[in-house]
Amino acid sequence: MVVSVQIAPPEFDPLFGALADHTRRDIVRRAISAEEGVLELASHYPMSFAAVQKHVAVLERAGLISKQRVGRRSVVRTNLEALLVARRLLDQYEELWRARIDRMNELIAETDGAIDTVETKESKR
Amino acid sequence: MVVSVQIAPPEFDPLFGALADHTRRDIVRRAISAEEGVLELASHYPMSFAAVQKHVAVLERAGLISKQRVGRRSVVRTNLEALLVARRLLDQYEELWRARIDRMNELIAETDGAIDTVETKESKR
DNA sequence: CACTGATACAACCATATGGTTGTATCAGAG
DNA sequence: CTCTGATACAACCATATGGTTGTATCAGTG
Repeated sequence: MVVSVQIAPPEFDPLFGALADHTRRDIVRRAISAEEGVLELASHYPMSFAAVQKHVAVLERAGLISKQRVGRRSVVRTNLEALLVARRLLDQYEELWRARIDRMNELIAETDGAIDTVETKESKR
Repeated sequence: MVVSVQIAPPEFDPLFGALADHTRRDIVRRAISAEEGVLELASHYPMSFAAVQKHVAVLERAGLISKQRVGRRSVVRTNLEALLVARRLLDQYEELWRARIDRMNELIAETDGAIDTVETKESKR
């Protein structure tokens, strides 16, 4: 049975787009274990506070992080679910790959014990 | 023991960047199971041949696909390894997440059966 | 060789992206 | 209320990106 997969709808664009920048990936990593405000986050990178703020906004739009007001700071924390969504897509690709290998093996097995495949082809002309 | 992970080096930028476009993701998907030339690929999308060609080039630079000359066509085929590289990074994030949960549970367990943590703190002043 | 299918690549354009600085808002501390 | 730490957001700039059209190369076919 084929696993007809729904792939590549545009919803994934912002998700992978957000992950396509090393600063943003590092923010995601930090926000997994730490509980830092935007200002604290910004201190780790060689760019302005506003730039980091924009990266955080991109990540937030992609659903990869969410901000929560804690006192005067807004704490950034990573959203596991979004990471899993991305991973699942890659898993599906891998699954497709395996399926293709399986199909190829089947073909080889068939052709292997049945030379009449060729005969059929030849009897056609 | 902490699993000090090396994350977010810039090498991943083109990889995720390539995946951040639905047309390109669809090309990757198609190139997993089919063996199409660039022209055949292009026929699936509502854009010029040259545009698809550029997408293919982006994917190639990211290592996600490779082209192989077959007769006059250049057949596009997906590179599983690159997909796995991307997936492994997401796996590491997930691992970090689990590690954090574990640490939190440990903390809770400690605080739970040991009120002397507070006592120590108070005996300090 | 001439022809043509398939690809490659350059030039160009509009918009998106990643960075900057400057100003405005918002929530606690005094 | 005032002051200030922390954040938000607008305006701007340079470069990257995704698309176009046009031209050049490259490999088989007749």
